[in-house]
Amino acid sequence: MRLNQHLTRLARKAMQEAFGLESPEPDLRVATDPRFGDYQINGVLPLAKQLKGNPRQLAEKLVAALDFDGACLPPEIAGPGFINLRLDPAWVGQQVGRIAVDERLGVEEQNPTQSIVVDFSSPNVAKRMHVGHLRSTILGDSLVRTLRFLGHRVVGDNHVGDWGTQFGTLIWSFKQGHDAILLEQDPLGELERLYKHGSERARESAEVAEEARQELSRLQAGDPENKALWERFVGLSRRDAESLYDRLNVSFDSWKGESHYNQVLPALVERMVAQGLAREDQGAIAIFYGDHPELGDKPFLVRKKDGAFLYATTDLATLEERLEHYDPDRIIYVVDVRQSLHFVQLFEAARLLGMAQNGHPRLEHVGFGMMLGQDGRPFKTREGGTVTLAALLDEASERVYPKVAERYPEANHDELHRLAEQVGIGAVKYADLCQHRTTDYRFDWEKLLAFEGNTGPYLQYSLVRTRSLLREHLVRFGSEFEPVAGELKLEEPEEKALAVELLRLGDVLDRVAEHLTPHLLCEYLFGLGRCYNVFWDRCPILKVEIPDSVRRRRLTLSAGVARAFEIGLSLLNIPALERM
RNA sequence: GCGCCCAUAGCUCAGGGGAUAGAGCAUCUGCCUUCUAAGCAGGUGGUCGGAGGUUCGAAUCCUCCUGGGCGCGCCA
Repeated sequence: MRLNQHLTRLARKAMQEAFGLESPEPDLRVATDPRFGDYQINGVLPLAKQLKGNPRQLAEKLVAALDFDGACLPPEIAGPGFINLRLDPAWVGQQVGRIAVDERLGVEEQNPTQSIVVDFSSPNVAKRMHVGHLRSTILGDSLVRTLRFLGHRVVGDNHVGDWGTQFGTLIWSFKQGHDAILLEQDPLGELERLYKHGSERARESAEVAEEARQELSRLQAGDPENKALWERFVGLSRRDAESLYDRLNVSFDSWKGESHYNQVLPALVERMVAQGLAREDQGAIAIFYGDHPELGDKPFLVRKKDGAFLYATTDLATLEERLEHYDPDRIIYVVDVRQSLHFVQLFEAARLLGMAQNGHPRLEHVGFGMMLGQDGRPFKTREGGTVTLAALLDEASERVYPKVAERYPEANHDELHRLAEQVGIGAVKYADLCQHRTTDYRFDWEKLLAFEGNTGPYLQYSLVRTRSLLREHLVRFGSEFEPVAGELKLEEPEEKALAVELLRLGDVLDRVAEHLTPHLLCEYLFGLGRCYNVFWDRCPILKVEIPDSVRRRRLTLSAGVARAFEIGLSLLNIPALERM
């Protein structure tokens, strides 16, 4: 079910008939005010000039041609030429009865399906994951899940930063002396310490800097000792990252780091030079964009004067391989918005190279803003250091523990610990996802861990309450409730309003997939929760005096709400709990 | 210097050229002998940074200004 899409199609047909237009835009959307009905058609107004008509008369003409096949009550014309649509409760009851207990809440897979690559998370080797990786990981994971739910063939690729000049420094430092025990106990801590030590020394001494460069060239030349060290660093880093991914319940279909593309880089650059696309300048090789309005003065460096390659080169090689392996319709890069320029350059280079022409595949940079502390400055520890992801999740869990302990006193310590972890991580994820991705977001423990308001815990609780209601039926009536199989005879306005909300999920997910903005799903789920609370307040369910048929209807609606939350939370990858 | 992004209620933020700009939090008033009050109903609170322009219609599009953030060839 795609309610908006369905109504739009019918409205467009009527516009074609009424106005003789080929492909008119009904601009049908959810009504701005409940007094205007459920949906409104705004598309008549812009046509007034084009058709040289009075918008209200045009609206009348359209209304005469509209046929929603029973979905809507007779449309009304309002204001300068809006057409207000009220869904027929009987039709809504029929539709919601069909989808309420459906596994997918009636959201069909897209047809045709697409092949999509999502490039996200991308931690660096020898560095602990920190809050800077959080948004890419959470956003990317949610996008993968949403696109996959819609039926697309999605490859989530972790493009790990496992190659680059820093390894010369790290190897040099390692050889100077390392703490074998620490490397065992806290590998990433020791690697970070070694790197820091090495880069400090290299800054002080040109000799050291030169030695580090030599270690790097030995690594690049395939020196067995350095290669073994590099592999060890990569392995340790991967294990560390995996433990965080386990905690976040995030996984990847592919895990190809930058090093994977090393071998093809020289030939790629040579080819670009031969094609006249790249040329030498001041010793380096760069792609120049001629008189491109935005990039004319911004060359894209693909080889340094010392012969080393850059991430521009790797990204082009990566793109080429993805085209070959996946024949993608979309490639989505979930990377900090500060790298916008890089992606404009990359996508333009891809176009010039013939890798992406006429917008196929769609190359999309899903940029996101920074995580700020309450003071509005970049999020740091009290001492001004980087906050590691592990520490952030630990703190979330610790802060939540007393809250769940207070609310769920029957649970033992282990259960509470598990719950605190799931609520804490869900809260951190939700805080990140519920805001438009391009805006910087202000991290505030009090706000994001609150059990009231637009938060993760609130949504988790909404599902818990719905599930507990369905369980409670068994306790009170001695049997599982039987969902209504066919049409629901919706009587109360709150029942209809809730049912209409349930029919909207498919439209919302389509928009999330189109714009790559999970906050729309968050907004929807929060709105559904509020809608359900109103329903809950006005429409008693388990009370003995409620007739059986009414109870079954309301429980069926509740089951639909539970399903919507289950689907929504799973797409946001926020734990769905049985009780809390 | 050039470029990109941002400025909406006390705070944090939504807002697809369309009707009287919304939500959460905060604050104030009602509502728990009734399925979990983690809630519901309502009130207070706005020159949508400023000035022009386009349009039947602008928070939204264009220009300029102010204030803030970020980026701009050998890191990623």
